[in-house]
Amino acid sequence: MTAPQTLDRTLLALADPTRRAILQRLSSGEARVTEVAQPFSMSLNAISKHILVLERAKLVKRRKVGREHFLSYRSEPLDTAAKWMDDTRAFWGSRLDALERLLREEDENTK
Amino acid sequence: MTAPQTLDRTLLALADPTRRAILQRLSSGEARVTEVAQPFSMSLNAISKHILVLERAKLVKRRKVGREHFLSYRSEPLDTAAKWMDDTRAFWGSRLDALERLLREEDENTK
DNA sequence: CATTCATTCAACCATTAGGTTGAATATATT
DNA sequence: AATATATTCAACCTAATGGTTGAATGAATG
Repeated sequence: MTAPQTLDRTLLALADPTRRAILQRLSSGEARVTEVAQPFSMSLNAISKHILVLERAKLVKRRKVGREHFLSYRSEPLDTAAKWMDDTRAFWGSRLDALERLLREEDENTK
Repeated sequence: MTAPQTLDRTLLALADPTRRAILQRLSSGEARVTEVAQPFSMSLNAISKHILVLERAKLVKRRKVGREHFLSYRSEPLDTAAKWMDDTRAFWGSRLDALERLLREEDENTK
């Protein structure tokens, strides 16, 4: 049983292009904060905050070695969110389809 | 080619339990604003704002008939987001797996 | 035509998001 | 010990969220 806010945090974290770009970078392997921040035109501090949001959503794990913080991508929240989306989509979709079929049948009957 | 902010808006709209509940309600068919707001303990105005967010993300369509606004669920943004998630997940996942395999092989070689 | 009903608009409030700059902390390096 | 490096913390700004209440609009009804 996943906490109710877990999905909220995951989706919120993903709803930002900078954070998605950070994750993409990390998907090819660990990197330090400075390395992650390097390609962006915003301040290191701004990136540090984005990383916090990703950590809160458990999409990023931090491993400290001396003064360096190594960040890595965790796939689990995205797996969970994808599952939620597929399940939900199937459920909502099928209900709508059923309704549409019903309406079309009624329409047939009134011809 | 979907606009870059489309995914942002979709994920942001979905990152809220109230809005997800509204969508669930609408997934079983059209409803008016008041009907949608009825089960919630917050004000009608608050719900009206949530609906605006959903409309901006194109997850909800509005059909006005006289003074009544009929709201309906649109599945397309969720389909698109789900596709993005699956594609991304496969891509990020496989790259990570490949890296892990590589590291494990190296580990084997140093035995 | 006055009233009720459905909905939004406007103003306000508190919190969060996303960014900045500057100082603090802690670890490496010389 | 002094300095450079990696990172966060703190304070601040502006804009957006998520909520409130009260007034305005617009359509249906007595």
